[in-house]
Amino acid sequence: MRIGELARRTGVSERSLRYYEQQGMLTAERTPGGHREYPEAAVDRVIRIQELFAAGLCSEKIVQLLPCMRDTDGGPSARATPSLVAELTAERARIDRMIADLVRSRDTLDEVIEAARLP
Amino acid sequence: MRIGELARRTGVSERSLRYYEQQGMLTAERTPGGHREYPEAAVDRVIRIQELFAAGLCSEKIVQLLPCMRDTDGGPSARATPSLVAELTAERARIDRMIADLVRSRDTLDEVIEAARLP
DNA sequence: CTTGAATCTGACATGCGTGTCAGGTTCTAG
DNA sequence: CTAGAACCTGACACGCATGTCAGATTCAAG
Repeated sequence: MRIGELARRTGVSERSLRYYEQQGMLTAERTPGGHREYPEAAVDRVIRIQELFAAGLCSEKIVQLLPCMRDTDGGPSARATPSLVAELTAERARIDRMIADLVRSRDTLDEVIEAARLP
Repeated sequence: MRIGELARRTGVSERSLRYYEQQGMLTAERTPGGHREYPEAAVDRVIRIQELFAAGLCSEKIVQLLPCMRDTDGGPSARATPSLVAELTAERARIDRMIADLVRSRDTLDEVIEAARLP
């Protein structure tokens, strides 16, 4: 599929998709004229990338991480090195803290919303 | 307490504390010479602000939200207006989605970490 | 062919909380 | 009184994914 359709199906802008490619997170075949041609699996991959961004990982980490992931089209093509594992473990801890923060904030909002609904 | 101690106790930089005040999220008494003097409750408040930032709320929303919160020193001093409630409800939904994303990303990391630990 | 939609590259702009620096004033311990 | 730590204001810079624009090229339908 081409970039427009991929953008529509993932909800990610074309601009961002080109950026992902530039950073090495996403690859695409090219038509003779130079237009990008994506495989079906690109949809899942883009969604994963978005999720990892939302989790606070930077492009560089994602680039390292992606080849170690079980993708839609087959198993992982690489194994995480020990130092990468260490970094990912730290990221994991950060994500845990982030979730805890989010839950607290959600509770805060609930309290305010509830207080406004009553008397 | 003064700004240095508040910064130390919350882990938030002095720069940010001044910024919070500028945005109307935090107030401080002043010494005759112009130095900021914070009440004890400022510690909790700053931590709350940080959590809300982490949850993706912008200063403006936080400014509206804070007076409706049950603070350490007493009950809420304001009630959320219907339109604010609507916005907060939307924020709450966004936070829910964010949490779901984070859990997925954490699972992804776990998978990669685990795959590297095994044979 | 033609024509309009889609895509290409490259460059500059934006948000927004935070870092940082400069130059000056205030506080506090000795 | 004095020295040094702490604080003040104001201004500029950054990160970094994303928005946006310009000008050119390619694709696909008539």
